[in-house]
Amino acid sequence: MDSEKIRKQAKDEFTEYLTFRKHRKTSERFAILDHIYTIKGHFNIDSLFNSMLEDASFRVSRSTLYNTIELLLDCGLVVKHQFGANSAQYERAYGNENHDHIICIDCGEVRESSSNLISDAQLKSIKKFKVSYYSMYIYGVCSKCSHARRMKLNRMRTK
Amino acid sequence: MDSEKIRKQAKDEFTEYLTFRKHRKTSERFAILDHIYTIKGHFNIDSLFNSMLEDASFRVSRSTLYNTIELLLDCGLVVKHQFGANSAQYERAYGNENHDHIICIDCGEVRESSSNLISDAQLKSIKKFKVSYYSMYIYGVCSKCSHARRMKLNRMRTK
DNA sequence: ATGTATGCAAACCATTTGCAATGAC
DNA sequence: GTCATTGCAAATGGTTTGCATACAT
Repeated sequence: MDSEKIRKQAKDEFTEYLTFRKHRKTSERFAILDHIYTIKGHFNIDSLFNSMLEDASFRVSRSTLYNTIELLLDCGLVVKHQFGANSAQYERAYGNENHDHIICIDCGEVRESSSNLISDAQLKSIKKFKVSYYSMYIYGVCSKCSHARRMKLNRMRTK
Repeated sequence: MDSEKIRKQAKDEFTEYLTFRKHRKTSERFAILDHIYTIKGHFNIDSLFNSMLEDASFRVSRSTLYNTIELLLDCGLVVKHQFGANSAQYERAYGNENHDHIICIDCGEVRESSSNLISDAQLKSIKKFKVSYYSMYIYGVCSKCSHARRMKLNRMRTK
């Protein structure tokens, strides 16, 4: 399978990064990376903690998760999102190409959109800045909440 | 001045919103809106609290700031941003048209870009969703940090 | 007069920090 | 053997909540 190859590639990059930066190659770090690369969508520290325990019977402390994620962000293997005030969401950088997010300001639901609204050429045009990734957040009201909101307003008006 | 007109417009919209939703028109609410519409760039709850106290000698509790901002977000007069893990940043919705942000992942500096990368037509094409605003976040390394990072790596390599 | 809005203090919760024990080098 | 890393527990800090008081309706 192709995802196998991506995991191997990610591990190699991480190894190189750790060596270059003179960080230690611990089993925790590789287990975390490997597990992250089995997750398809978004995850947060808590869901990562739980899924590692359940799926892989591997227990790492939350502190170590935070530490390791920091390294993975730094070397570009993981991307971080901050939707609203909730806990930070992460996703692997390879094998998850689309970075457009459609967020409902009422219910908080995050829908991903594959239609990339931005071209690479546009990103390259930014001066004095080395772009590593971008996130597009489109806020609004989803059809479900739009409906609920109409109902509520109707009730208020006729009260 | 034109900003005078914008403030008036914002106040009228807020009044209409409060009336329609049957919320009370308190002096705090109008003072907060009015003050926000004197701020040009980003602000957070803390800076808003302080600047209201200093510039307008008006003291509102942080609770009320949070409550009122919630209303202003709901009626679209204020826009909220969440850059990294820091406190939420806000900005007024009118008289601040550009919503592209260039964020340095090293030092956290946020630069605003006036070149709108997205067209309105592209946003309208999203199905089953009523777009109220969007935010473009471009993460990467600014020239200052890019330089600092190179220096640091050089030191590590030759240690 | 009624009940929403305000302001204080306490609670909350994701994340960070301090520190002793562990284990990579 | 040394010192970075781990994991626990405690601290932090922005935001939310509970509740008594104030005030818009």
